[in-house]
Amino acid sequence: MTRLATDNLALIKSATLSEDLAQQLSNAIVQGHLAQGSKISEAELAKQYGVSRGPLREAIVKLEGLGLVTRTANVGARVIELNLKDMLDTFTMREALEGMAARLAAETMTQNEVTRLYALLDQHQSHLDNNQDEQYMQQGGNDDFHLRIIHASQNTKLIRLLTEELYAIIRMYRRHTSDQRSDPRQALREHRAILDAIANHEGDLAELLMRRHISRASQLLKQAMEKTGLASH
Amino acid sequence: MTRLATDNLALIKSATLSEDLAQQLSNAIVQGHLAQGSKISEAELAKQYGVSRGPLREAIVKLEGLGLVTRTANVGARVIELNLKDMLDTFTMREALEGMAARLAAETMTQNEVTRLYALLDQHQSHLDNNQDEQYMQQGGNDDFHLRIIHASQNTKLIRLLTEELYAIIRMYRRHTSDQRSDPRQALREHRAILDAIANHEGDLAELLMRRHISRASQLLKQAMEKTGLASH
DNA sequence: TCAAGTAATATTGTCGACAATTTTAAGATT
DNA sequence: AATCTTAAAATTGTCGACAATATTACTTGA
Repeated sequence: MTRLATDNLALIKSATLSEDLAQQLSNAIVQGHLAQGSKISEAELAKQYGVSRGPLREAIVKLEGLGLVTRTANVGARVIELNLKDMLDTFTMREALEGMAARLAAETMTQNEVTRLYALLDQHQSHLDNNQDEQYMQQGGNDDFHLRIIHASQNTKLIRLLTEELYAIIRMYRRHTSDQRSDPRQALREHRAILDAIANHEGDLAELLMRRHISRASQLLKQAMEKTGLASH
Repeated sequence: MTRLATDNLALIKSATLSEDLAQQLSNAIVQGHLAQGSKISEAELAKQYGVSRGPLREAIVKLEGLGLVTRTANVGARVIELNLKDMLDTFTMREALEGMAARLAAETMTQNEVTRLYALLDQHQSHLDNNQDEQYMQQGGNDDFHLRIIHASQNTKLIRLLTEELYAIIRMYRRHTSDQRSDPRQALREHRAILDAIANHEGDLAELLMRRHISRASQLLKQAMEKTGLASH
């Protein structure tokens, strides 16, 4: 097997080139190495990754399906452009879907899993108290809790849509606006309230609280975007 | 009924072969010309449609993104298999998303559009009273109302997901179970109640009623599937 | 007869070349 | 100088061929 590709590609090593490329490009977009709105040149990227245009095109089509790029016939693909309306639309969908996930979790989550989630929140609490690793809490920590709830829904399609599509885009918005204005302690309080509702099997309440929680996050992001000037579009 | 493949292709004529193929294949799957679970042979289909494997593969990748086929590396693509769990998962998502759409519609729908929707329901009513065109009411008519609500949400991402992905799969389930047990008069009553809530700008109520409406449809489909024996999987 | 191994076949994955279209550059006309 | 034409270049779309992998058919040995 030839290892002529760039170092990046050698690390992943999946069954097919096109899968690897899709993963690579997705990461590059979410992490901002491919800027929003920038053109995706097939020839250029193919040379860069050391592959032919065939699998690269397949990867691009996949990314279009994930909503990370837009394609126009005979013109090409571009990374999506971030704007306020799309962000709000995305969060509205997230609100509906993750609210439903919280409801389902409240109906089916086992006592064992509930206990483990409380432990996770305690861990977040101590992180905050010790003022350590603040960046983790801001981003990964928050997502950890949400992802656990989402998976607890046991709804395969819901899980896939939220984790593989929406969260990628949400992370783009968060990174791009360098969203520092969220209050992690407030978020943690809301997480506890949601988990309490789930532990008590109160589906209605869990959904309501999850929705409010996400709606607040959306409003904060909106303010951040308006100050960043990204709201124009 | 089944026209020769090449003729169909000539009729559509989009900018790119791969787009046409994706459309053709999507229709073939939803209408059952490609049976659930059946293998999608690249060589065979390419010959059948008179194109090379390149654009055909692109179309297949698109269909995978739409959730109509599943692909495994080095093995190939198959039309998705219908089963009870996936149906229920899909309808749960639909419940969350279309409930949200009804809420949004209640907030923003203009008086003009409300009037037009009442007219549509009156039309459905007379169709039922005259016992004509029952098939239309059963399928297209019902969808007409839902699609209008969905578009009224003005949430681009919500609209795309529901109309381009979920509804295709929902139609597959309906067709496959030859879902005759739904009561169109009951459905029409529920549509009226939903529209009343929207007309009064009662978002909470509109969402609640839409959810119940979809939940009922889901339960009916479930019963139909259990009698059809499709529930086994 | 069955199982395991192996060769033959078929199918998918990848590549490079050509065709069609768009974008850029240059030139002509006013 | 600005605008419209036209030619050149670059980019995407499509094709056929080959490589890699999976599936089938066959053989062998117990």
